[in-house]
Amino acid sequence: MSFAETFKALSDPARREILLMLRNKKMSAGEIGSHFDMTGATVSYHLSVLKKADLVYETKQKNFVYYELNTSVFEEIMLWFAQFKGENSDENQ
Amino acid sequence: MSFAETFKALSDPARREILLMLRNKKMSAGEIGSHFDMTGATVSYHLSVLKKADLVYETKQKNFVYYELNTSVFEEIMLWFAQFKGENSDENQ
DNA sequence: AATCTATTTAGAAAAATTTCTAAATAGTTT
DNA sequence: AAACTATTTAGAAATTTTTCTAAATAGATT
Repeated sequence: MSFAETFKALSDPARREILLMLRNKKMSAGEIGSHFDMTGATVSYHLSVLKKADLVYETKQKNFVYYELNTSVFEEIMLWFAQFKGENSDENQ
Repeated sequence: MSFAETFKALSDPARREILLMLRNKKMSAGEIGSHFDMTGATVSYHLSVLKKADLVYETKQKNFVYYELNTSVFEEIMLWFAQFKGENSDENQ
């Protein structure tokens, strides 16, 4: 996982919305797309960005592609943020 | 604070690097710039993005502009991420 | 096998971001 | 006040991202 890829993926509002939608259930590409005012091709692009960033993974069933959260990467991001907590050695200069 | 702005700001490697540099000490724009292979103007642009995202704030002293972390926004981002932890109601579908 | 349904890929246009050089600003020192 | 130092702003070029339409793929159904 690269933080560059992960944060880039998180930097788009539609992609963050998709992640929120996937919190409680896996959804097909089409189902995800129907929540947005964009073409299926565009949604597919956003899903590919999330996938490359390992924020989601897909499983295929019939001719549907289901997406779900990959929570493990969230843990790693939390660790990155943890760097900014607490260890304020030289409080002020 | 807008998550759009915050995550956009975090999506650039130089800007993440700047945030890491600011963990323990405030630094002037020039000092920050000397760690990168880019012009002062470019560094100034990145600092302005971080500032707009409320990830840093500046204080002026003499003709130096010092930057330091605004840790409160980090807390809010952590809260955003917390949405993805634990509350897995419908485990699988 | 032909058609239909769901999704992705390709290629192009539009929009946003990143970077630079040159000039402007603002405060400091001589 | 003139010159200097630190930083920002303006404007332009290069790059990347986002979006679309049209075509391609792949599996399912008739």
